[in-house]
Amino acid sequence: MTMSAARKPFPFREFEPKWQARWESEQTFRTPGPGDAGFNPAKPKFYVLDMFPYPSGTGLHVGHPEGYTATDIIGRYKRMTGHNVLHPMGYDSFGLPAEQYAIKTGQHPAITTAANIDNFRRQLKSLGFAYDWNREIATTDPEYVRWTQWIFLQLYHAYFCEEKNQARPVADLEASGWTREQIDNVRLAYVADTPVWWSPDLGTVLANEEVEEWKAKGHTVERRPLRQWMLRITKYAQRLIDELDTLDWPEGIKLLQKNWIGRSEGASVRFEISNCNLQIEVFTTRPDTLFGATYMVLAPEHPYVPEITTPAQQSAVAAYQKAIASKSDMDRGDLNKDKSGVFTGAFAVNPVNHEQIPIWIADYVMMGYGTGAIMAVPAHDERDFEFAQRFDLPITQVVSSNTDGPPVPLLLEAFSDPGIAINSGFLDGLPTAQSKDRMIAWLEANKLGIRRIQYKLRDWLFSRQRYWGEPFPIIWKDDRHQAIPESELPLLAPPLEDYKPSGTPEPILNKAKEWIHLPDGFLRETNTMPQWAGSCWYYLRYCDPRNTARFLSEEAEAYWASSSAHAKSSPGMVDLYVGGTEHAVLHLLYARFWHKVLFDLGHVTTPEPFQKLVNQGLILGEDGQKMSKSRGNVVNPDDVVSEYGADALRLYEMFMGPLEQVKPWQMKGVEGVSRFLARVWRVAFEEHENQWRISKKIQDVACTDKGLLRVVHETIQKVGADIEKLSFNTAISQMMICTNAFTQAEVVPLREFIQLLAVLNPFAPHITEEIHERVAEVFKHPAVLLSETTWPAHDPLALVRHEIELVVQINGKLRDRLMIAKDADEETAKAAALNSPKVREHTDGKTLHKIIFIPGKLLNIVAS
RNA sequence: GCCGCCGUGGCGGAAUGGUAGACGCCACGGACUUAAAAUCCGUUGAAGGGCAACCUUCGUGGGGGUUCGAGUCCCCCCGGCGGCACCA
Repeated sequence: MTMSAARKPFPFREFEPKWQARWESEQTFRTPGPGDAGFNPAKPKFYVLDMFPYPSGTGLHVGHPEGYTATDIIGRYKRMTGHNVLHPMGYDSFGLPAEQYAIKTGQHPAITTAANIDNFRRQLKSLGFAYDWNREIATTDPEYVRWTQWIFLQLYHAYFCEEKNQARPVADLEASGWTREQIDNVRLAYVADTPVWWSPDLGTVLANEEVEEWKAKGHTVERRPLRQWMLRITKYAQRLIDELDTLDWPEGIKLLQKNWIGRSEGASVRFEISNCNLQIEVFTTRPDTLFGATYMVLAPEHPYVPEITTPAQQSAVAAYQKAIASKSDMDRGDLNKDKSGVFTGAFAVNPVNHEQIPIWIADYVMMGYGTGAIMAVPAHDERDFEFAQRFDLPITQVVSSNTDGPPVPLLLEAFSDPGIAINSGFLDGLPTAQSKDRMIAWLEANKLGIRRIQYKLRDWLFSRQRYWGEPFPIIWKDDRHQAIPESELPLLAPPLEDYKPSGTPEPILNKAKEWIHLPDGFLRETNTMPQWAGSCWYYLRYCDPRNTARFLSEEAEAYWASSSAHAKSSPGMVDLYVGGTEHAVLHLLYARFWHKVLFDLGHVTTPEPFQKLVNQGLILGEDGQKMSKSRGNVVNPDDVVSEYGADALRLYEMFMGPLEQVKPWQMKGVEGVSRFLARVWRVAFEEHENQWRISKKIQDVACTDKGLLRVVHETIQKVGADIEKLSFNTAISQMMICTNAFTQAEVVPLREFIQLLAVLNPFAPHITEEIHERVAEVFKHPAVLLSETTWPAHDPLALVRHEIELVVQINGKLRDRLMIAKDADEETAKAAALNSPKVREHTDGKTLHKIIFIPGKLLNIVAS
């Protein structure tokens, strides 16, 4: 026998493809929904979702099967426990790489995308996932694009009604006499001239959220004012924060979203400018420090800067503005220790004490947040303090850290904690919280300011200048936009010969002259949507993927959004969503936003898309480093499948450690689980002249071995409980224990062995089906699929123990273990313990102070 | 700087406040074999003691604390990973 033959202890190469083919031909995992043949509305639904992959040219990496196996195990388990399980797969197939490949080769992105999808599908199928492949979708499918564009039009035709705190159709506004312009100013999808991040070498603008990612890949980005499509996500900021509380998500992810949305409470305050009719509004979270505002700073790009700058300061201001404009934002961020700025020569009036305060410009104030202007309170803000020190501006303390007694002077650093107001007129003596309220009340009474809540979140820059994305279903005439009729959807981009970026911010579709020009002087919008568009709603389409009349039917939506058996009323549609943390603030925020708009407009019945979210941990290379081509530590799942089989790969990825944890790959570990599967195989079969034949130990008899029976039932119980907890590694170790018990048993009772196969089936579906089939044949059992059997019930009687091991501690230290009756009372346990020589050794001559008795478990004697 | 996550054998990891190290890997020993591989059976936290079954002490990043009892709870510190980063 050769070494390589010895390494293949069970014939997975034959049976894995065989079972995959059979599941496919028998449609084992077809999921009937409302309207489908075989749909049973009485069954509770369970919707378990993977983050669908971008079908890159390099295929799956081992990170993909980690989450996919986890959801597959849960999906299969839920099927076996009587649920109608929706567990679909698809492809997020728009995106830059296909287009960049097209630039290199001239091949249309649709061709490379289709080839990549075929490869992904092959790889996914080789892992035996129980997807309903009839529901497969790709975001680039014309029928999918149609409904992505349709949803965009819902946004376009809606505005955010502040009174109702929800989206409403703009038709309501038309009915109440709003003008075209007024309506265009409130649409959820709108056009704005705004400074955006534009990348000359990518030939597109990027969302704020994307900039860092592309810069890390070596692309350049610069700030440009451009006319772009925006989505008014900021209107949902508060709901996006508040409704996180209703979701079963990791706290860390909730926090990331909250911080990203960045709510702060404070006031907006108006400052008059001396010798000029302008007023400047600032936002502050510390209105209580207004008496300490000794200067003001505007962002260098602030529109008032040219108007207020005095002639003497003009050249200095212009030079500074120019220097800032040429700085990339990275430089601007890096320089945050060294404050820079220029005096404009102008003065503002502090509204509360009427002092003249100088107005500066500085790059530590951002145009994009608040009003692009601040009141500087150097005594109580670190940045203002630094700036004031650098430019010798006055510092006035207005908050004392000393809550009783005389104010503590400060000199060396800003004091930004809450304290007691001082030097602040009518605020003196008030603690910060009250002092804020008092100041806001004063500002409002004097019409100088107003209470305000400010968010960091900006509206979502939704247009790109790329080719491989959904075109906007919008046409233009006379600088006015309008929607194309729904009957014209999907609107597909025309083929191009040249996909190269032009080096200008012009959309690439501008090259398609014939496509752009429409009768009557209409022109098509030539921007395209970002890749996020497709991933914002794919979980909805899976529910009814072939519907040509609606993005999903009301019936399908109602059923798949209904609360599942164990979540009584869940605001989220998907019961379990598994994917990486990298989408914490992008996809997961965008999808929630779209879902809420669709909810407001009555198209879906839940306010949230994803009820429970789990982030799988990154799989590192064997060297403990992030897998990367350059490090040469990448593991290809195809290689693992061909060497050890799909079941071994699945099982290994689940056995590595907790799903959510970051963990390194170890090829030896794959061998370990492969050995485990071989042990299960050899419980059933023994090798005889190069053939596997049924083991004589397997007998169709009642299990008389109480110990074995107990292990089997413990395993049934623990594996089920562990799957519910997503604790797959511990479930597997229990099945190893059970298998070891079978290996050592004289007789393997058939019924119990099949129970082990059943609980192992969701983890290792191929080998368990194969063993089950072969064994069933020998014992003339009906040839049913294990995947279609029900989850075995554990027998509580089999778990009963009559005697337990009582742990005896003295002063918390383990001193003895005694076998006593399971339900022995304290007196009996105490007598037994005090009778033990080992215990006596430590208690003799000592006084017993106390006995702690945990029935069935432990006795602790406190003695000295 | 701020926020979050995490520190347990040689390694991956297990442990409702109650026997630390389950299960697996590695290593070592034995059986089978002409031999090796595979397989099966065992040993395997550290230090010390005993002919032996075993026994003792130490031990979950470090230091304090709460508790009859702490890997687990609280406070402080150190180290690693991830996110945000002049957000007024």
